[in-house]
Amino acid sequence: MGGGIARRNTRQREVILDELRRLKSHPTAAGLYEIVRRRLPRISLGTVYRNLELLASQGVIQKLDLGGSQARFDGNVDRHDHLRCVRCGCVDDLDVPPLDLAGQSPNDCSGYLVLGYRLEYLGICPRCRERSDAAHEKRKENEPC
Amino acid sequence: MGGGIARRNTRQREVILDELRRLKSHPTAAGLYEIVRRRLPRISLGTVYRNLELLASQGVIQKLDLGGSQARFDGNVDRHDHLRCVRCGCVDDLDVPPLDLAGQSPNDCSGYLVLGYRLEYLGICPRCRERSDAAHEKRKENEPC
DNA sequence: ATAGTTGCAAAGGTTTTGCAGACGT
DNA sequence: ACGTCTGCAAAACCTTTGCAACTAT
Repeated sequence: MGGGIARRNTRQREVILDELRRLKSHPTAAGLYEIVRRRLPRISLGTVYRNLELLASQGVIQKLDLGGSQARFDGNVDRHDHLRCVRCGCVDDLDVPPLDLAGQSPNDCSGYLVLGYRLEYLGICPRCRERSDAAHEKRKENEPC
Repeated sequence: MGGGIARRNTRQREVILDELRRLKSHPTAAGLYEIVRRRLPRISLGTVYRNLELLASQGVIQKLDLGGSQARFDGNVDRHDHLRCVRCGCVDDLDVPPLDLAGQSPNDCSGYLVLGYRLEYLGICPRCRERSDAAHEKRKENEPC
């Protein structure tokens, strides 16, 4: 399934997909690059971007274009929603069945043809909650968890 | 309400806010810059960014950090959801009362302190729908409506 | 053999920032 | 007068792209 373009199994692509699937978090391209680098020290960031884009276009992974300046990637392609920490920017899965908003999408959509929706909960992640007990507002925001 | 920092009423800030409120669409900083420039030809893009950021931090306007590479801004601070065109990127208001998801936010949030949510419907805007009748896929995507 | 892929580096697009001068209060 | 704000330009940041060498098929 997905784009019918020929695809080679390079070691880089294999490791990128493997590491992304292994992670329960949803790394940015740069974050995944650092992780993949431990196994392939000579890989380039451009290669990571190219493969993530390709895998996403084939539906093998999901690109999460949520709020924040960086895109994030998810090895789980099942329909599910996310929790995003407004303090550090990290993203976690929401472990409840997604609401069925598809059926609720109203007719009055200003003439739009509605294809889907994106739901994202915002909050403070457990790691940041712990931190704020000790040093409230002392740390730089958007520090990775 | 909002940050208690002293604030001057400059002509630039006044025009930026006035034009943003006048628009029913939700322009990007660059888009609003072009509009404001008609009234203040010497204004700089940096000033537009600085004022939008400041007004948003004071709660006077809303920064819509939705998907897409550019942030968008909304003069309407009431809680409401949005429709985004996946083809051209434009954003419109959803003219129905927002769902009350706050009450539905589940307890199992992986330890998150949930503060809110963001709901965005994705689809094809009426302008792009018309276009695609005539020239399907002929035009460059992400062309502004 | 050949076309997809890589690493590198440069370019691209959006947003932020440093600075000296201008301006609102 | 004071501190905020502006215009300008450079920098920062994330992502994409051109190219020659490499490699999976």
